[in-house]
Amino acid sequence: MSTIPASRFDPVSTLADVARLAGVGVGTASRAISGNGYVDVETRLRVLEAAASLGYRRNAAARALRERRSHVVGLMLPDIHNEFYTASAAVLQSELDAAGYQLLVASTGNSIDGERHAWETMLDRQVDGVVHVPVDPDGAPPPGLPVVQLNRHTRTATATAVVSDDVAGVAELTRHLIDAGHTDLVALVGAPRLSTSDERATGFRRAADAAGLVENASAAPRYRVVVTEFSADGGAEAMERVGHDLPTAVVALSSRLVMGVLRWAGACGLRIPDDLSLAGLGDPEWYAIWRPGITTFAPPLAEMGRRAALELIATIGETNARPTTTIRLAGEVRKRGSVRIVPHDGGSNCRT
Amino acid sequence: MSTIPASRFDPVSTLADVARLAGVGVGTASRAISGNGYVDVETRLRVLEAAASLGYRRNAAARALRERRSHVVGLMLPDIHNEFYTASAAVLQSELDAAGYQLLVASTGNSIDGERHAWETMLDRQVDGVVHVPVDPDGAPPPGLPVVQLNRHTRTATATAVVSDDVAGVAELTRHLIDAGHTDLVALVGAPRLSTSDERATGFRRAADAAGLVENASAAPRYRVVVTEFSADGGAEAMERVGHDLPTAVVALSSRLVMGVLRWAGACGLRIPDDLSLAGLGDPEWYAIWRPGITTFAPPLAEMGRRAALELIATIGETNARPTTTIRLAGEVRKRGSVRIVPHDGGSNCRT
DNA sequence: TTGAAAGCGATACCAT
DNA sequence: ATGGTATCGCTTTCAA
Repeated sequence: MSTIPASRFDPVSTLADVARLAGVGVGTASRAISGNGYVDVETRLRVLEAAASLGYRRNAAARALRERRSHVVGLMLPDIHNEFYTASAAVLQSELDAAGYQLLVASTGNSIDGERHAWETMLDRQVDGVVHVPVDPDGAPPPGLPVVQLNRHTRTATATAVVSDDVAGVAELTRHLIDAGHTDLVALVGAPRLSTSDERATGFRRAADAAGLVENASAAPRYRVVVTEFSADGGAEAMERVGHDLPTAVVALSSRLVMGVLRWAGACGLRIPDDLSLAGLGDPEWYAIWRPGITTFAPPLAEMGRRAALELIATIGETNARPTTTIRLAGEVRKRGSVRIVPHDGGSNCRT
Repeated sequence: MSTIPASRFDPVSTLADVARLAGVGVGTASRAISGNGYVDVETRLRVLEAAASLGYRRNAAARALRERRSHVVGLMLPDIHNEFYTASAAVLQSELDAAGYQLLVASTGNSIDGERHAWETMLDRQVDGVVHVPVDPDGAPPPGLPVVQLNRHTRTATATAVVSDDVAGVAELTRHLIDAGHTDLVALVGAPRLSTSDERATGFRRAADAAGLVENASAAPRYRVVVTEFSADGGAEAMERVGHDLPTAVVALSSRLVMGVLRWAGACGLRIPDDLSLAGLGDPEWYAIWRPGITTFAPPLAEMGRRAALELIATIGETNARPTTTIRLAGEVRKRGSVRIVPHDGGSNCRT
């Protein structure tokens, strides 16, 4: 019956303790601490003082139970150990933190089962909302739960999505290659059902078509799109396949694929950019360190994280559903040394 | 007064609803669902069925309030966007998930203030325990809260820590250099107050001393330890400083420092390993892709995450404090091409 | 402005 | 084995 906590699980003190010490009712103490409702300035001060002296801390569970909101939002991503997502997650976390939300992280492991499991977790925890990097292109979030999709979006517009404008970005990147004189291109893309892969391929095709390159022609001017597994191995294997009939430049539409190309090129003794030009996607730190630096389209990952957080907070705030939109943020093409400038002479259309 | 939830925050149904539908008391329903206490098999089935048909989901807040434990554990790390930590975090998360815990992530931003703020967050949420990558070498976790330190440990042993055996690992790495014939070494280390930096430097010194190299001598056999900022810039700047009096091999004791060395070497036109050998720490994916591959000591990050999770779960389970220990896990030296084998002839002790 | 009291939803104790 | 009930700590009417 002492005031010493029976175990480490017990709260140091409760609102009732604070109220008692301050000589007020719990209602008043609650208002003083939460700042909701009228409290005499002097009374508030007494309460705050009492709270401080007791080391009082509001019990989140009790609050959540009563308020019917947890002040926790979930983040569902395919893989915590992937700098592409964590680049957004870092900003997202700080933005959410500033708004008084905590971040519950669950990984979906890039599988539909994993995704289902993660949804269960989120629902079980009664999170107030979820930022979701979708795995299943046809999946839909549980109805009624505020959700913002990040990075990828599902086929049906079931939630607001914050994505990079990959179509424009990759098109610009591709144009850069073409402007540099390349007329024989190969693009490497990952799993075709994901919105990101689709859009990246679309951006590439659009720019290549516009420049008059012909898909799958047997000689320049031409372009090819090679679909492969979304990994370094996939990238290397894809280059293996086109190896007998090399383009002058390849666009690897993910950093993993860039790795694969690099590994393959290294193994073959091909030099970049002398023997083959390379452009990538994303911008992990090593792109800039690599000799030559990797020219790339970098999605605005940090900004995307920020927007996703703000969008989710707004959605949670609204009582009724808000219209689902797709927010496309522009990225940046970063030109480095991996793309060779082709001297403007050779080819069939010299006219000296 | 309908059964439609008044808002999306309202639970679809409560235990009372389930109990009513199944024609039992709430107590029985609770026991049937939680699996604690006696329930007739047939009754349990009825309850489960009712729960399923109502889409019942236990309310986490109510449960936490009553049980006095949240089933949530915190993860505090300096920077979410750092593959060194997330490599552990991914495993940690899945291990925790399997044990029925959710992960609340907070970043400390590598500052003491940020760390304080993160502790507040954890305490406010009444997490059951915390996995903590410490920033302040002299900090102490809040008393009474189960904490496992990951990766680094604070000066005073206030909590169990799961770390990599960097002393042994870096010593082995250094021996590898020496065995390859290098007798003029430079080690680059980061902020000296962190346990990791200390231990890495110690491992280096130990191996160098044992091989008879002399610290700060003006010619081989010698070694130097350069302390610098824990970043690519720091690494490059450090090499700038030693540039006029190059060693034959440098050991960069973090992947950021490796980047710095690589960038500097590239800018100087120095070739690795012909002009300078390089060994690193950690093993980001690009180490293996780089030409030549980066020889390195790789801490067992995944295993560390696993152990930290298990250790924390065990600590939470114990009613009374368990002894704080430091668990050192062995990593692995991965030999690749960045270290040159020095031909065994030059030097003073040739004896034909 | 303030205090009293009614829940929020689940668990666990105590009879039955 | 089961049902009722007190309880966790807080927010929020409702009167005063």
